Amino acid sequence: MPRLSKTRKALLTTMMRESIFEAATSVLCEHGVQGTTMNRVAEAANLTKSNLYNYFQDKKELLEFFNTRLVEPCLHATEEIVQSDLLAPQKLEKILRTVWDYCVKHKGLIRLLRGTDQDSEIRRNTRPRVLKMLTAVFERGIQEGSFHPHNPAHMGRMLSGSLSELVELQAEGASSAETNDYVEALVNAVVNGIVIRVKRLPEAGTTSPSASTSEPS
Amino acid sequence: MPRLSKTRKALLTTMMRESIFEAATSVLCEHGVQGTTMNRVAEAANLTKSNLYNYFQDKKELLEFFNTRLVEPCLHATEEIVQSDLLAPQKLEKILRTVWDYCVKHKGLIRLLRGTDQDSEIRRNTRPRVLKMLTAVFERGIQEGSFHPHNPAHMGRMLSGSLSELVELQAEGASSAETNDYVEALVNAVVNGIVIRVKRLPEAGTTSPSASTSEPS
Amino acid sequence: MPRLSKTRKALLTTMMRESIFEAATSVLCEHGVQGTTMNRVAEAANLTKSNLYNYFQDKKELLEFFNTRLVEPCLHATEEIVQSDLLAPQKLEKILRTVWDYCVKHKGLIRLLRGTDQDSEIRRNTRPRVLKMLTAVFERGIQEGSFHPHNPAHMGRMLSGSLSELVELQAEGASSAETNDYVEALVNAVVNGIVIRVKRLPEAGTTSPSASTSEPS
Amino acid sequence: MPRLSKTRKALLTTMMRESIFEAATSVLCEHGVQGTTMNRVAEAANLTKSNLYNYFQDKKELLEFFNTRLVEPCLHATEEIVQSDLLAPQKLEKILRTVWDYCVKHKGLIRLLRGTDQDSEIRRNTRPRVLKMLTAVFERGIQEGSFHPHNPAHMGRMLSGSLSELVELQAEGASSAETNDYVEALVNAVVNGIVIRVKRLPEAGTTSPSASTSEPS
DNA sequence: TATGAATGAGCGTTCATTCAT
DNA sequence: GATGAATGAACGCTCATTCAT
Repeated sequence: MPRLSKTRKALLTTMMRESIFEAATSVLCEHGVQGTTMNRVAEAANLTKSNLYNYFQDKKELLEFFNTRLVEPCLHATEEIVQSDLLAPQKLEKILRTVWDYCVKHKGLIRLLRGTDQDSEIRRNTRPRVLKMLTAVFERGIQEGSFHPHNPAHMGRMLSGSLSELVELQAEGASSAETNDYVEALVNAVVNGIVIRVKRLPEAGTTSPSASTSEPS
Repeated sequence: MPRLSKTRKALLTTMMRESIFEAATSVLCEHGVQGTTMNRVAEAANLTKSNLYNYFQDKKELLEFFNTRLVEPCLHATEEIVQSDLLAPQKLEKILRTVWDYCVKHKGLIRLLRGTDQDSEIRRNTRPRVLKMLTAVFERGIQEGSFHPHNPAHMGRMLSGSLSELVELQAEGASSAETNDYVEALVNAVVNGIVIRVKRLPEAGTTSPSASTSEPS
Repeated sequence: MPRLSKTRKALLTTMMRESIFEAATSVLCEHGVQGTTMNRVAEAANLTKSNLYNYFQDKKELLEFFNTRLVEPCLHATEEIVQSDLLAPQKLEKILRTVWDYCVKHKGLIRLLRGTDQDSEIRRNTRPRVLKMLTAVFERGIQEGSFHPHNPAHMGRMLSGSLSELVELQAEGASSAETNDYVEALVNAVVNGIVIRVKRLPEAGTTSPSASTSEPS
Repeated sequence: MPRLSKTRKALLTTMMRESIFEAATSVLCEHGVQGTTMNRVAEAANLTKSNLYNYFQDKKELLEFFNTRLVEPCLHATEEIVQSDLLAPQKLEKILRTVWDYCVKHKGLIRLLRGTDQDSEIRRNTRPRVLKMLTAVFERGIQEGSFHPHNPAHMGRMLSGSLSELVELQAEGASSAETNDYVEALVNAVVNGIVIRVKRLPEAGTTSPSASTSEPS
């Protein structure tokens, strides 16, 4: 009787997909998106190619699984931050840290967001959402008066680019201390660098770059 | 016979490579890195595929030629700026504008720097040099007192990431006005945002939301 | 234990085969012969693919079952007509109508007789029997003096070909009125011929087929 | 200098296509349309599969070549007959003989017109044209008064079916004498009918087809 | 130097069939 | 008898690369 086995089957299938997903991730890390062939994935998962197709209908579906497992949750978390009622600079900081967390947890995410060739579904879907969110944050920030009134879409891009580098950094095998440090720096640059500092002294024009500068520490 | 033709031969070979390079560039622009097959290049260059192999040993070499023809000069120009005796912030600005100029001139460059799969020679060679240069600039800037004393390698990365977005922006077909605008914004962010503004008012402590965070211990 | 269940088992098996057959028929109708994969049949029969193999050793056997269930009875009925003591022309008419009835009743039969690749068992078995029967009818008809004394095997072929077109016609979705009309026309053609013979002289009995006929109009 | 070689190349290419075509034909005859895979064709032509693709862009093109080489000329010749000013019965006879000639010359034509799975381009294009032509002939014949006034489309179908059998006959390896005999019989059947009509009364001109005919012998 | 022909490895995908339980 | 997982061979097709001339 297929009574209980029905759920069991579903479970096993799920586990297989998971396991394939992991294999695929490792392939992804080793060979990049281009090099992620069904052949290699099957081999990495210790399956025949044909058997692989019992768990993922086609390559598209396999890649989409990366989306739902890696990209989507990260995007989702980020979107929630965007819609929270924090002030823009704080949002930015939180976003940076969140993304960073995700990248630490899922190395695959990195390779995925990087190399992905420009016409892939995943990139086509992800990028605009990221840019949109960041743009929204910057818009809000400018309204709040927290940010210099630059083109918010462009600011979004910049940040997005800097974020990619975080991803890259980690892909290169940086320690988590190092990546953490990067995030700190980025946060600082954003918060101290972009946020409008009030009441700049008129005579500040004279600044000798070296002397009076930063009071960190 | 092969007497004086030796130099002539060298010349002709060079010209052929040049011509092939141009053809390849156009293929690259039209079909992206993935779509740049030897077949298409040969066809675009009005050569037989096999003859193509008389001028470039393999695809790898052909792609590396992009490096020497597109990437290298741009890097070179940038390196000169780095070694000039400008102040760091000005160097940054100049670098940004120079890179932007190159991208405007050579659309192929863009497609190349994007799509290129992450393990390609070209990327492997270019990136470290870019990062190294930017890092140098930031190091110098910190020494000068122009920049917050963050990890300069990280600052380099951030900027590099933002630069990539410039490339992406243009690849998406943005007008030169738009890309120019992006560069402006980036320069502004760098110069006004990252450069330390002096003499912040003591009472500024009370200020903006970010206030408390902004004096990193 | 396997005492009396032996017959029961046989019964169940039979029923299963029946049920699978129906499923297969529907698959056949929907997807054509090419599209009739074991997968689809199993799914349509609400069986696992592997279980399917408990009832039919392989695809070949499954297809042969179509023979015994669809083709065979039709052939059988036809053979009975052939052996009846009707006059040949009437036999022909009756055969045509009988076949037509079968095609109307079992759409699957049609798909089967068409698409079936020419080397399939089913075709290899059916065709000769059909031809044989028709040939017999024509032979008899000639003996009776009902038919022109042509090569009866060839006449059989002609009729068989025309019959195939009936099948095709129905496969194209013709209404039963239309197919009926076709049968009528075919019967008429067989019985009356196609070319109108004008006022043949009573002594026309002598006609060498070629000579006198060729002056129509 | 690619001067003369240009034409030579074209020539060689043409010859290769021809040779492949022959190989494909033999595959077609041996394995049927379904079994005509690129693999087999390549093997039969003593080529690598990849090389095969230098001469035919894809399978579609290869199959279309069958059309242009086998089907089209035959159809063309037939169409010319249809449009000639012969009387309908003579047209029919001529068509039959022409098709027969083609089948004798090109065995491949046969297998092609037979097995071809019902959704293939070639069948989709060919059948309607054949039916249309035959229908036209019958229509004309009825107008002329040469033919009994049956539905001409149906008559076309019948003849088409009978023709297919000619094709089949030859496919089974019949001698040309035998096939010739078939054609004779078919022509005769068409022209004289099958059933012998006895001593039709002179006033039988009024015959409603059904009535008077039914007294054979 | 230049050509056209050829090749081999690999791609994503399908499907009949088998095997352990 | 029934299941789910697995397999191997084949499919149509692409591409970088080589070879004889």
